[in-house]
Amino acid sequence: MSRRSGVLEFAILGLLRESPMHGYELRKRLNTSLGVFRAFSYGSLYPCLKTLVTQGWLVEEHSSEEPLTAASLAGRRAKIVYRLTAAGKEHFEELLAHSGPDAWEDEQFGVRFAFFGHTERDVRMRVLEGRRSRLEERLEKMRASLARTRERLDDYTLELQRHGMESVEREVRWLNELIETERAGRGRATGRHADQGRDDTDPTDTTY
Amino acid sequence: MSRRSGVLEFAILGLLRESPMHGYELRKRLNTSLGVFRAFSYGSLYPCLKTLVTQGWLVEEHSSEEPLTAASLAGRRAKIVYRLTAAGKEHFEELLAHSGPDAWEDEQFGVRFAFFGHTERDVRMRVLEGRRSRLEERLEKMRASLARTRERLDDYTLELQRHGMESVEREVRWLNELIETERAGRGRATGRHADQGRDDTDPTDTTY
DNA sequence: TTCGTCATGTAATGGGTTACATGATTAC
DNA sequence: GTAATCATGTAACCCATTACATGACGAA
Repeated sequence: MSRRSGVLEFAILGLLRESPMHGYELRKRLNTSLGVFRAFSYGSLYPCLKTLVTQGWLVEEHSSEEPLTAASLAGRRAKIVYRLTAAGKEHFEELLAHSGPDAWEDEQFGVRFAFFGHTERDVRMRVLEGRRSRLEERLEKMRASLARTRERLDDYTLELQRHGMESVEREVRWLNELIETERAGRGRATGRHADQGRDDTDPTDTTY
Repeated sequence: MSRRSGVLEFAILGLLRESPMHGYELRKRLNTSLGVFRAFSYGSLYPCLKTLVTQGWLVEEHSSEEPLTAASLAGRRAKIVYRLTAAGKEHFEELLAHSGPDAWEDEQFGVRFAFFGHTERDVRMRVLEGRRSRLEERLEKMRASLARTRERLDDYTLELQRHGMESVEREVRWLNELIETERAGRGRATGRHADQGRDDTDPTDTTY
Protein backbone atom coordinates (compact mmCIF):
# COMPACT_ATOMS: atom_id res chain seq x y z
CA MET A 1 0.00 0.00 0.00
CA SER A 2 1.63 3.14 -1.29
CA ARG A 3 3.09 3.52 -4.75
CA ARG A 4 3.63 7.23 -4.30
CA SER A 5 5.58 8.92 -6.99
CA GLY A 6 5.18 12.64 -6.68
CA VAL A 7 5.57 13.62 -10.30
CA LEU A 8 3.35 10.87 -11.62
CA GLU A 9 0.66 11.63 -9.08
CA PHE A 10 0.91 15.33 -9.81
CA ALA A 11 0.76 14.83 -13.55
CA ILE A 12 -2.23 12.51 -13.38
CA LEU A 13 -4.19 14.91 -11.22
CA GLY A 14 -3.26 17.78 -13.48
CA LEU A 15 -4.28 16.03 -16.65
CA LEU A 16 -7.54 14.74 -15.19
CA ARG A 17 -8.31 18.22 -13.95
CA GLU A 18 -8.84 19.21 -17.54
CA SER A 19 -11.02 16.26 -18.43
CA PRO A 20 -11.69 12.65 -17.39
CA MET A 21 -9.69 10.01 -19.20
CA HIS A 22 -8.89 6.34 -19.10
CA GLY A 23 -5.42 5.05 -18.34
CA TYR A 24 -4.33 4.33 -21.85
CA GLU A 25 -5.08 7.82 -23.07
CA LEU A 26 -3.57 9.29 -19.93
CA ARG A 27 -0.29 7.62 -20.65
CA LYS A 28 -0.06 9.05 -24.14
CA ARG A 29 -0.70 12.54 -22.85
CA LEU A 30 1.88 11.98 -20.15
CA ASN A 31 4.52 11.33 -22.78
CA THR A 32 3.67 14.22 -25.04
CA SER A 33 2.04 17.11 -23.25
CA LEU A 34 4.55 17.13 -20.46
CA GLY A 35 7.63 17.80 -22.50
CA VAL A 36 10.21 15.20 -23.31
CA PHE A 37 10.89 14.08 -19.77
CA ARG A 38 9.55 10.89 -18.26
CA ALA A 39 7.89 8.17 -20.24
CA PHE A 40 5.89 6.25 -17.71
CA SER A 41 4.94 2.66 -18.34
CA TYR A 42 1.64 1.02 -17.51
CA GLY A 43 3.41 -0.80 -14.76
CA SER A 44 3.69 2.54 -12.95
CA LEU A 45 0.54 4.17 -14.18
CA TYR A 46 -2.20 1.70 -13.29
CA PRO A 47 -1.05 0.95 -9.75
CA CYS A 48 -0.73 4.68 -9.15
CA LEU A 49 -4.26 5.28 -10.42
CA LYS A 50 -5.49 2.64 -8.00
CA THR A 51 -3.92 4.31 -5.01
CA LEU A 52 -5.23 7.70 -6.07
CA VAL A 53 -8.69 6.15 -6.08
CA THR A 54 -8.25 4.74 -2.58
CA GLN A 55 -7.03 8.16 -1.50
CA GLY A 56 -10.27 9.59 -2.73
CA TRP A 57 -8.72 11.92 -5.30
CA LEU A 58 -10.15 9.97 -8.21
CA VAL A 59 -13.21 7.90 -8.99
CA GLU A 60 -13.39 5.10 -11.49
CA GLU A 61 -16.24 5.27 -13.94
CA HIS A 62 -16.84 1.89 -15.50
CA SER A 63 -18.49 3.43 -18.49
CA SER A 64 -20.63 0.90 -20.30
CA GLU A 65 -20.61 3.09 -23.35
CA GLU A 66 -18.68 5.98 -24.68
CA PRO A 67 -20.39 9.13 -25.91
CA LEU A 68 -21.03 8.35 -29.56
CA THR A 69 -18.39 6.26 -31.24
CA ALA A 70 -19.84 5.60 -34.68
CA ALA A 71 -21.21 2.08 -34.27
CA SER A 72 -21.87 0.81 -30.77
CA LEU A 73 -25.21 0.23 -29.10
CA ALA A 74 -24.60 -3.12 -27.46
CA GLY A 75 -22.75 -3.45 -24.15
CA ARG A 76 -19.20 -2.27 -23.78
CA ARG A 77 -16.79 -3.33 -21.08
CA ALA A 78 -13.50 -2.78 -19.37
CA LYS A 79 -12.84 0.82 -20.32
CA ILE A 80 -12.36 2.62 -17.02
CA VAL A 81 -12.62 6.37 -17.09
CA TYR A 82 -10.98 8.21 -14.23
CA ARG A 83 -12.54 11.40 -13.02
CA LEU A 84 -11.12 13.88 -10.53
CA THR A 85 -13.18 14.25 -7.36
CA ALA A 86 -13.76 17.55 -5.57
CA ALA A 87 -11.28 16.40 -2.94
CA GLY A 88 -8.83 15.52 -5.68
CA LYS A 89 -9.14 18.91 -7.25
CA GLU A 90 -8.63 20.53 -3.91
CA HIS A 91 -5.57 18.39 -3.30
CA PHE A 92 -4.12 19.31 -6.66
CA GLU A 93 -4.72 22.98 -5.93
CA GLU A 94 -2.72 22.57 -2.73
CA LEU A 95 0.12 20.90 -4.58
CA LEU A 96 0.12 23.74 -7.09
CA ALA A 97 0.43 26.27 -4.29
CA HIS A 98 3.57 24.71 -2.80
CA SER A 99 6.79 26.20 -4.00
CA GLY A 100 9.35 24.33 -1.91
CA PRO A 101 12.88 23.58 -3.10
CA ASP A 102 11.99 20.28 -4.76
CA ALA A 103 9.65 22.17 -7.09
CA TRP A 104 12.68 23.45 -8.98
CA GLU A 105 14.79 20.34 -8.89
CA ASP A 106 15.26 18.36 -12.08
CA GLU A 107 12.64 15.73 -11.36
CA GLN A 108 9.78 18.08 -10.61
CA PHE A 109 10.44 21.29 -12.45
CA GLY A 110 9.17 20.04 -15.79
CA VAL A 111 5.75 18.96 -14.54
CA ARG A 112 5.42 22.03 -12.42
CA PHE A 113 6.06 24.21 -15.44
CA ALA A 114 3.65 22.21 -17.56
CA PHE A 115 0.85 23.19 -15.20
CA PHE A 116 1.82 26.83 -14.83
CA GLY A 117 -1.41 27.63 -16.60
CA HIS A 118 -3.19 26.65 -13.40
CA THR A 119 -0.61 28.13 -11.06
CA GLU A 120 -0.75 31.45 -9.22
CA ARG A 121 1.50 34.18 -10.48
CA ASP A 122 3.67 34.49 -7.37
CA VAL A 123 4.19 30.75 -7.16
CA ARG A 124 5.29 30.71 -10.78
CA MET A 125 7.80 33.42 -10.00
CA ARG A 126 9.22 31.62 -7.01
CA VAL A 127 9.60 28.38 -8.92
CA LEU A 128 11.26 30.05 -11.89
CA GLU A 129 13.62 32.02 -9.71
CA GLY A 130 14.32 29.01 -7.55
CA ARG A 131 15.23 26.99 -10.58
CA ARG A 132 17.43 29.72 -11.92
CA SER A 133 19.47 30.10 -8.76
CA ARG A 134 19.70 26.32 -8.53
CA LEU A 135 21.21 26.22 -11.99
CA GLU A 136 23.52 29.12 -11.30
CA GLU A 137 24.78 27.35 -8.24
CA ARG A 138 25.38 24.29 -10.38
CA LEU A 139 27.25 26.36 -12.93
CA GLU A 140 29.52 27.74 -10.27
CA LYS A 141 30.45 24.28 -9.09
CA MET A 142 31.08 23.15 -12.63
CA ARG A 143 33.30 26.13 -13.34
CA ALA A 144 35.23 25.60 -10.13
CA SER A 145 35.72 21.91 -10.79
CA LEU A 146 36.75 22.66 -14.35
CA ALA A 147 39.32 25.21 -13.22
CA ARG A 148 40.76 22.67 -10.81
CA THR A 149 41.03 19.78 -13.23
CA ARG A 150 41.32 21.24 -16.70
CA GLU A 151 44.90 20.09 -17.34
CA ARG A 152 44.19 16.52 -16.30
CA LEU A 153 41.28 15.99 -18.65
CA ASP A 154 41.52 14.82 -22.22
CA ASP A 155 39.85 16.68 -25.06
CA TYR A 156 36.70 14.59 -25.19
CA THR A 157 35.96 14.86 -21.50
CA LEU A 158 36.60 18.56 -21.74
CA GLU A 159 34.27 18.89 -24.70
CA LEU A 160 31.58 16.96 -22.85
CA GLN A 161 31.92 19.25 -19.87
CA ARG A 162 31.86 22.35 -22.04
CA HIS A 163 28.71 21.19 -23.79
CA GLY A 164 27.10 20.35 -20.47
CA MET A 165 27.83 23.78 -19.11
CA GLU A 166 26.50 25.46 -22.19
CA SER A 167 23.28 23.52 -21.82
CA VAL A 168 22.85 24.82 -18.32
CA GLU A 169 23.73 28.35 -19.37
CA ARG A 170 21.15 28.11 -22.09
CA GLU A 171 18.46 27.08 -19.65
CA VAL A 172 19.38 30.01 -17.43
CA ARG A 173 18.92 32.40 -20.36
CA TRP A 174 15.57 30.77 -21.06
CA LEU A 175 14.52 31.28 -17.46
CA ASN A 176 15.66 34.89 -17.61
CA GLU A 177 13.35 35.50 -20.50
CA LEU A 178 10.45 33.78 -18.80
CA ILE A 179 10.96 35.72 -15.59
CA GLU A 180 11.20 38.91 -17.60
CA THR A 181 7.92 38.11 -19.29
CA GLU A 182 6.23 37.31 -16.00
CA ARG A 183 7.50 40.56 -14.51
CA ALA A 184 6.20 42.50 -17.47
CA GLY A 185 2.77 41.22 -16.53
CA ARG A 186 2.44 39.41 -19.80
CA GLY A 187 2.22 36.18 -17.86
CA ARG A 188 -0.79 34.22 -18.99
CA ALA A 189 -3.91 34.33 -16.89
CA THR A 190 -4.32 31.85 -14.05
CA GLY A 191 -6.90 29.13 -14.27
CA ARG A 192 -7.08 28.91 -18.03
CA HIS A 193 -8.02 25.56 -19.39
CA ALA A 194 -9.06 26.00 -22.98
CA ASP A 195 -10.81 22.72 -23.57
CA GLN A 196 -12.30 22.69 -26.97
CA GLY A 197 -13.79 19.56 -28.51
CA ARG A 198 -11.37 16.73 -27.93
CA ASP A 199 -11.01 14.66 -31.08
CA ASP A 200 -8.28 12.48 -29.74
CA THR A 201 -7.98 10.05 -32.56
CA ASP A 202 -4.27 9.99 -33.20
CA PRO A 203 -2.72 6.61 -33.95
CA THR A 204 0.85 6.84 -32.72
CA ASP A 205 2.17 5.52 -29.44
CA THR A 206 4.31 8.53 -28.88
CA THR A 207 7.34 7.73 -26.77
CA TYR A 208 10.27 9.87 -27.75
CA MET B 1 24.73 -11.56 -6.09
CA SER B 2 24.73 -9.15 -8.96
CA ARG B 3 24.49 -5.36 -8.59
CA ARG B 4 25.08 -4.77 -12.30
CA SER B 5 24.61 -1.26 -13.44
CA GLY B 6 26.13 -0.91 -16.85
CA VAL B 7 27.10 2.73 -16.73
CA LEU B 8 28.51 2.58 -13.25
CA GLU B 9 30.52 -0.50 -14.05
CA PHE B 10 31.74 1.04 -17.26
CA ALA B 11 32.69 4.31 -15.60
CA ILE B 12 34.56 2.60 -12.78
CA LEU B 13 36.58 0.46 -15.14
CA GLY B 14 37.30 3.48 -17.30
CA LEU B 15 38.50 5.63 -14.46
CA LEU B 16 40.59 2.89 -12.92
CA ARG B 17 42.15 2.25 -16.28
CA GLU B 18 43.93 5.54 -15.92
CA SER B 19 45.12 4.94 -12.40
CA PRO B 20 44.22 2.99 -9.26
CA MET B 21 41.99 4.76 -6.77
CA HIS B 22 40.00 4.17 -3.65
CA GLY B 23 36.22 4.40 -3.58
CA TYR B 24 35.94 7.83 -2.11
CA GLU B 25 38.11 9.44 -4.73
CA LEU B 26 36.43 7.42 -7.45
CA ARG B 27 33.09 8.88 -6.54
CA LYS B 28 34.31 12.44 -6.80
CA ARG B 29 35.73 11.79 -10.24
CA LEU B 30 32.47 10.11 -11.23
CA ASN B 31 30.58 13.29 -10.47
CA THR B 32 32.91 15.68 -12.20
CA SER B 33 34.90 14.11 -15.00
CA LEU B 34 31.92 12.43 -16.50
CA GLY B 35 29.88 15.48 -17.29
CA VAL B 36 26.88 16.57 -15.31
CA PHE B 37 24.98 13.30 -15.56
CA ARG B 38 24.70 10.77 -12.76
CA ALA B 39 25.81 11.46 -9.24
CA PHE B 40 26.29 8.05 -7.77
CA SER B 41 26.08 7.52 -4.04
CA TYR B 42 28.25 5.24 -1.95
CA GLY B 43 25.31 2.95 -1.60
CA SER B 44 25.72 2.14 -5.27
CA LEU B 45 29.45 2.51 -5.59
CA TYR B 46 30.82 0.22 -2.90
CA PRO B 47 28.61 -2.77 -3.61
CA CYS B 48 29.43 -2.41 -7.29
CA LEU B 49 33.15 -2.35 -6.56
CA LYS B 50 32.73 -5.56 -4.58
CA THR B 51 31.08 -7.39 -7.44
CA LEU B 52 33.70 -6.15 -9.89
CA VAL B 53 36.28 -7.69 -7.59
CA THR B 54 34.50 -11.02 -7.49
CA GLN B 55 34.26 -10.86 -11.29
CA GLY B 56 38.01 -10.56 -11.39
CA TRP B 57 38.08 -7.17 -13.12
CA LEU B 58 39.48 -5.44 -10.05
CA VAL B 59 41.74 -6.23 -7.13
CA GLU B 60 41.61 -4.62 -3.74
CA GLU B 61 44.87 -3.37 -2.40
CA HIS B 62 44.70 -2.91 1.33
CA SER B 63 47.56 -0.48 1.27
CA SER B 64 49.11 -0.21 4.72
CA GLU B 65 50.71 3.05 3.67
CA GLU B 66 50.28 5.53 0.95
CA PRO B 67 53.24 6.66 -1.12
CA LEU B 68 54.56 9.50 0.99
CA THR B 69 51.93 11.47 2.87
CA ALA B 70 53.99 13.78 5.04
CA ALA B 71 53.84 12.06 8.43
CA SER B 72 52.98 8.36 8.57
CA LEU B 73 55.27 5.50 9.34
CA ALA B 74 53.09 3.51 11.69
CA GLY B 75 50.34 1.22 10.42
CA ARG B 76 47.53 2.64 8.33
CA ARG B 77 44.24 0.92 7.82
CA ALA B 78 40.99 0.82 5.94
CA LYS B 79 41.96 2.68 2.79
CA ILE B 80 41.30 0.24 -0.02
CA VAL B 81 42.84 1.02 -3.34
CA TYR B 82 41.24 -0.62 -6.34
CA ARG B 83 43.40 -1.58 -9.27
CA LEU B 84 42.30 -2.80 -12.67
CA THR B 85 43.46 -6.33 -13.48
CA ALA B 86 44.61 -7.46 -16.90
CA ALA B 87 41.29 -9.23 -17.30
CA GLY B 88 39.51 -6.07 -16.27
CA LYS B 89 41.38 -4.02 -18.81
CA GLU B 90 40.58 -6.56 -21.47
CA HIS B 91 36.92 -6.50 -20.46
CA PHE B 92 36.83 -2.72 -20.62
CA GLU B 93 38.42 -2.82 -24.05
CA GLU B 94 35.63 -5.12 -25.18
CA LEU B 95 32.98 -2.81 -23.80
CA LEU B 96 34.62 0.09 -25.61
CA ALA B 97 34.47 -1.81 -28.88
CA HIS B 98 30.74 -2.44 -28.73
CA SER B 99 28.62 0.10 -30.52
CA GLY B 100 25.15 -1.34 -30.11
CA PRO B 101 22.01 0.81 -29.96
CA ASP B 102 22.14 1.30 -26.19
CA ALA B 103 25.48 3.03 -26.60
CA TRP B 104 23.67 6.06 -27.97
CA GLU B 105 20.68 6.06 -25.68
CA ASP B 106 20.42 8.71 -22.98
CA GLU B 107 21.69 6.58 -20.13
CA GLN B 108 24.90 5.41 -21.79
CA PHE B 109 25.88 8.02 -24.33
CA GLY B 110 27.46 10.37 -21.81
CA VAL B 111 29.85 7.82 -20.34
CA ARG B 112 30.67 6.43 -23.73
CA PHE B 113 31.60 9.88 -24.94
CA ALA B 114 33.65 10.56 -21.84
CA PHE B 115 35.90 7.63 -22.76
CA PHE B 116 36.17 8.41 -26.46
CA GLY B 117 39.82 9.11 -25.79
CA HIS B 118 40.27 5.35 -25.45
CA THR B 119 37.82 4.42 -28.20
CA GLU B 120 38.59 3.40 -31.76
CA ARG B 121 37.81 5.93 -34.44
CA ASP B 122 35.17 3.88 -36.26
CA VAL B 123 33.36 3.07 -33.04
CA ARG B 124 33.29 6.75 -32.13
CA MET B 125 31.76 7.48 -35.50
CA ARG B 126 29.08 4.84 -35.16
CA VAL B 127 28.13 6.02 -31.70
CA LEU B 128 27.97 9.67 -32.71
CA GLU B 129 25.95 8.91 -35.82
CA GLY B 130 23.72 6.53 -33.92
CA ARG B 131 23.00 9.17 -31.35
CA ARG B 132 22.30 11.74 -34.01
CA SER B 133 19.76 9.63 -35.83
CA ARG B 134 18.21 8.70 -32.50
CA LEU B 135 17.71 12.36 -31.73
CA GLU B 136 16.42 13.13 -35.19
CA GLU B 137 13.88 10.38 -34.85
CA ARG B 138 12.85 11.88 -31.55
CA LEU B 139 12.53 15.30 -33.13
CA GLU B 140 10.27 13.93 -35.81
CA LYS B 141 7.95 12.42 -33.24
CA MET B 142 7.89 15.63 -31.27
CA ARG B 143 7.10 17.66 -34.36
CA ALA B 144 4.34 15.28 -35.36
CA SER B 145 2.80 15.27 -31.91
CA LEU B 146 3.04 19.03 -31.75
CA ALA B 147 1.31 19.42 -35.10
CA ARG B 148 -1.49 17.15 -33.90
CA THR B 149 -2.09 18.85 -30.56
CA ARG B 150 -0.97 22.43 -30.89
CA GLU B 151 -4.44 23.98 -30.56
CA ARG B 152 -5.27 22.01 -27.43
CA LEU B 153 -2.22 23.09 -25.47
CA ASP B 154 -1.91 26.19 -23.36
CA ASP B 155 0.96 28.62 -23.76
CA TYR B 156 3.12 27.21 -20.98
CA THR B 157 2.93 23.63 -22.18
CA LEU B 158 3.68 24.87 -25.66
CA GLU B 159 6.67 26.85 -24.44
CA LEU B 160 7.96 23.82 -22.56
CA GLN B 161 7.67 21.70 -25.66
CA ARG B 162 9.34 24.35 -27.81
CA HIS B 163 12.23 24.62 -25.40
CA GLY B 164 12.55 20.85 -25.26
CA MET B 165 12.72 20.59 -29.01
CA GLU B 166 15.28 23.32 -29.23
CA SER B 167 17.43 21.46 -26.75
CA VAL B 168 17.37 18.39 -28.91
CA GLU B 169 18.05 20.41 -32.04
CA ARG B 170 20.99 21.98 -30.30
CA GLU B 171 22.45 18.58 -29.43
CA VAL B 172 22.04 17.52 -33.05
CA ARG B 173 24.04 20.53 -34.20
CA TRP B 174 26.68 19.68 -31.63
CA LEU B 175 26.87 16.13 -32.95
CA ASN B 176 27.11 17.44 -36.50
CA GLU B 177 30.16 19.44 -35.56
CA LEU B 178 31.76 16.51 -33.78
CA ILE B 179 31.12 14.18 -36.68
CA GLU B 180 32.51 16.78 -39.04
CA THR B 181 35.65 17.03 -36.94
CA GLU B 182 36.06 13.26 -36.80
CA ARG B 183 35.63 13.04 -40.57
CA ALA B 184 38.22 15.72 -41.10
CA GLY B 185 40.65 13.41 -39.33
CA ARG B 186 41.17 15.93 -36.61
CA GLY B 187 39.76 13.39 -34.19
CA ARG B 188 42.12 12.98 -31.29
CA ALA B 189 44.43 9.98 -31.29
CA THR B 190 43.19 6.72 -29.81
CA GLY B 191 44.65 5.41 -26.60
CA ARG B 192 45.72 8.75 -25.18
CA HIS B 193 45.79 8.89 -21.47
CA ALA B 194 47.81 11.89 -20.46
CA ASP B 195 48.45 11.09 -16.84
CA GLN B 196 50.64 13.73 -15.37
CA GLY B 197 51.38 13.86 -11.65
CA ARG B 198 48.06 13.62 -9.85
CA ASP B 199 47.89 16.19 -7.09
CA ASP B 200 44.32 15.47 -6.21
CA THR B 201 43.95 17.64 -3.18
CA ASP B 202 40.75 19.49 -3.88
CA PRO B 203 38.39 19.98 -0.94
CA THR B 204 34.93 20.15 -2.44
CA ASP B 205 32.44 17.32 -2.54
CA THR B 206 31.34 18.18 -6.01
CA THR B 207 27.78 17.12 -6.67
CA TYR B 208 26.07 19.49 -9.05
C1' DT C 1 38.88 18.21 21.96
C1' DT C 2 36.11 19.09 18.71
C1' DC C 3 34.99 19.78 14.06
C1' DG C 4 35.31 18.78 9.28
C1' DT C 5 36.45 15.74 5.81
C1' DC C 6 38.16 11.40 4.52
C1' DA C 7 36.78 6.76 4.21
C1' DT C 8 33.98 2.42 4.14
C1' DG C 9 30.09 0.07 4.42
C1' DT C 10 24.87 -1.98 4.93
C1' DA C 11 19.64 -2.51 5.30
C1' DA C 12 15.49 -0.60 4.18
C1' DT C 13 13.08 1.65 0.86
C1' DG C 14 11.70 3.89 -3.32
C1' DG C 15 10.44 4.46 -7.78
C1' DG C 16 10.42 2.61 -11.82
C1' DT C 17 10.69 -0.96 -15.88
C1' DT C 18 10.10 -5.61 -18.15
C1' DA C 19 7.82 -9.28 -19.29
C1' DC C 20 3.92 -11.39 -19.10
C1' DA C 21 -1.21 -12.42 -19.28
C1' DT C 22 -5.60 -11.15 -21.03
C1' DG C 23 -9.08 -9.62 -23.93
C1' DA C 24 -11.90 -6.15 -26.76
C1' DT C 25 -12.26 -3.43 -31.07
C1' DT C 26 -11.08 -1.82 -35.62
C1' DA C 27 -9.43 -2.15 -40.32
C1' DC C 28 -8.26 -4.93 -44.00
C1' DG D 1 -9.88 -14.29 -39.98
C1' DT D 2 -6.05 -12.01 -38.74
C1' DA D 3 -3.22 -8.24 -37.62
C1' DA D 4 -2.76 -3.90 -35.24
C1' DT D 5 -3.91 -1.14 -31.70
C1' DC D 6 -6.69 -0.19 -27.80
C1' DA D 7 -7.06 -1.33 -23.05
C1' DT D 8 -6.06 -3.17 -18.33
C1' DG D 9 -3.48 -5.27 -15.23
C1' DT D 10 0.37 -7.95 -12.15
C1' DA D 11 4.70 -10.00 -10.40
C1' DA D 12 9.38 -10.13 -10.61
C1' DC D 13 13.16 -7.53 -10.89
C1' DC D 14 16.54 -3.53 -11.23
C1' DC D 15 18.97 0.23 -10.09
C1' DA D 16 19.77 3.54 -7.19
C1' DT D 17 19.04 6.47 -2.97
C1' DT D 18 18.46 7.30 2.07
C1' DA D 19 19.55 6.84 6.46
C1' DC D 20 22.30 4.88 9.29
C1' DA D 21 26.61 3.02 11.60
C1' DT D 22 31.45 3.27 12.09
C1' DG D 23 35.87 5.07 12.49
C1' DA D 24 40.49 7.39 11.26
C1' DC D 25 42.99 11.76 10.48
C1' DG D 26 44.16 16.71 10.40
C1' DA D 27 43.62 21.27 11.81
C1' DA D 28 41.77 24.93 14.95
